Amino acid sequence: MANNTKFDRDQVIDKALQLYWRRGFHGTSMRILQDEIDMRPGSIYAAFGSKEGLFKQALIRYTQLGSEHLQQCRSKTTSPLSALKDFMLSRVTDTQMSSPTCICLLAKTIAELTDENPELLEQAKASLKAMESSFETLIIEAQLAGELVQSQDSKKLARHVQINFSGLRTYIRVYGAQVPTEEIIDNIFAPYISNKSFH
Amino acid sequence: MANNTKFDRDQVIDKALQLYWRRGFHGTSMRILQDEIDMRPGSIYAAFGSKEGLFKQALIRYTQLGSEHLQQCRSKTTSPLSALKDFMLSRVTDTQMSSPTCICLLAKTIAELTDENPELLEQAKASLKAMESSFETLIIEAQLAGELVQSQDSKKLARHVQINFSGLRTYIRVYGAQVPTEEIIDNIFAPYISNKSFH
DNA sequence: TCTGGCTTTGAACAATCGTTCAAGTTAAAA
DNA sequence: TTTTAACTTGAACGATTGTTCAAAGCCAGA
Repeated sequence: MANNTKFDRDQVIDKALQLYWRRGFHGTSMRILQDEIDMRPGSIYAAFGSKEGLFKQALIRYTQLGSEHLQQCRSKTTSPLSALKDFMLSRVTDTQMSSPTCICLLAKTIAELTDENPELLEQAKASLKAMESSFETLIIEAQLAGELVQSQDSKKLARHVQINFSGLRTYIRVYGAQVPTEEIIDNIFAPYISNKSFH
Repeated sequence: MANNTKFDRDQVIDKALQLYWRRGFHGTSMRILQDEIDMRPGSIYAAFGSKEGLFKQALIRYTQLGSEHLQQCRSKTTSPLSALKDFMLSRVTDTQMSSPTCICLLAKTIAELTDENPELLEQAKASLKAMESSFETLIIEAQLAGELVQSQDSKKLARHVQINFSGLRTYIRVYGAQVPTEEIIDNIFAPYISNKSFH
C-alpha cells in the first residue's frame, strides 16, 4: 500500500453532476469542471478515465438519488398514490429552488446526445426505463390499495405518468413559477382515480 | 448596384436547421456547418452575423414550418380534433423516418441552453408559447364542433396537449418504434371527448 | 470595355478544447 | 529512517473552437 486517494469520490461526482445538469455535456468544459471540483486534470483522468466516464458516473448517481428520493417519499405515507404525487411535486419544486434546471438530467441527456456517445445515451435510456419501472411498482400498489382503477394496465399508467412528468418539467422550463404544478399533477391521475376503497 | 447574393437563403437555413436539430447548438461546430451548407465562413458571418444568429433563424424557420404543417392538417379535414391528432402523429412518425430526431427542436433548445444565450432561449420559449396558442385555437374549434367537452377550459386543454406532446416525443426517443403512438395520442384526448354532436 | 461596389473566398487568429505524462508529493510498509 | 508504490500536480500537447479580414471574384451600370 501507499498514498491513499485524497478527494471524496462521491462529493466530486455530486459536484460534477450539478455542473453537467446545469450546462449539459457539450456545454461543460473540462476546465470549468476542474475549477468546480477542485481537481487537476491528471487526477480526474486517473479516477474517471475521460469526460464521458465522469458524465456516466454523474448519470448513475442522478438515478440513484432519484430512486432514493422515491423510496423516501414512499416511506413517509401509507398512500402509494400520495407518495408518487409527492415525489413528482418535490422534484419539480426543489428544482425551482436549488436544482440547476427543472428538466430531468436523463431527459436532457437523451435530447442532447447523438450516436456519437452511444454509451452515455444507453445509460440515460436505461435509467429512464428503470425510473418508469419504479413508477409502475408504486402504481400497482396504488391499484391494490384501491386508489387507482385496476381496469387500466399498470404499464400503461406508468407510461402515462412518465410522459406527463417529463412533459411537465419541460413546460415549467418555458413558463416558470406561474405553472399550477399541483393542479397539473392531480390532473395526471384524475381520470384513473378509483372510487373503491379497501379498509 | 453590383454582384448579388448567390446562395439561396431559405435553402441554407433549412440545411442549418437539420444540422442544429440533429446535433444541438453546442454540438454543431461552424466547420461542420460550413461543409454542410457549402459556404465559407466570411459569407456565413456576412449573412447571419454569428453562430447564434444562424441558429435563431433556424428556430424561426422551424416554428414557421410547424405552423404551416398544422394549417395544412387543418385544411385536409372538417374535424378540428382529427387535424390536431394528425398533426401530432405525423410530426412523430415523420420524425422516425426523415427527421434528425424525434424531439422537438424547441424543446431540445430550452433543455440545452442556459442564460448564456438569452436571446435563443427567449426565441425558443416564445415559439413554444405560439404553438400552444395554435393548439388552443384548434381546441376551441373542436369544442364548438362538439368534439371536445366545453366544461374544460381551452387553455388548460392546450396545456395538457402541449405537455403530453413534448413528453411523448421524449418517450419515443427512449423506446423507439415500439411505442404505440396512435393509441397514446388518442388517450391524450380520451378523457375530454364529448358525446354531443352538432349537425 | 471599364469602373464601382457588393459578394465570396480561405488562410489565419487567439482562445479553448479534451487529454497526456514526467516530475513532485505523500504516507504506509519494511 | 528508508523504501516504495500510489496519488497529485500542472505545464504542455495537437486538435478544434468561433470569428476576422485582406484579397480575389463578380456583375450591373456607365
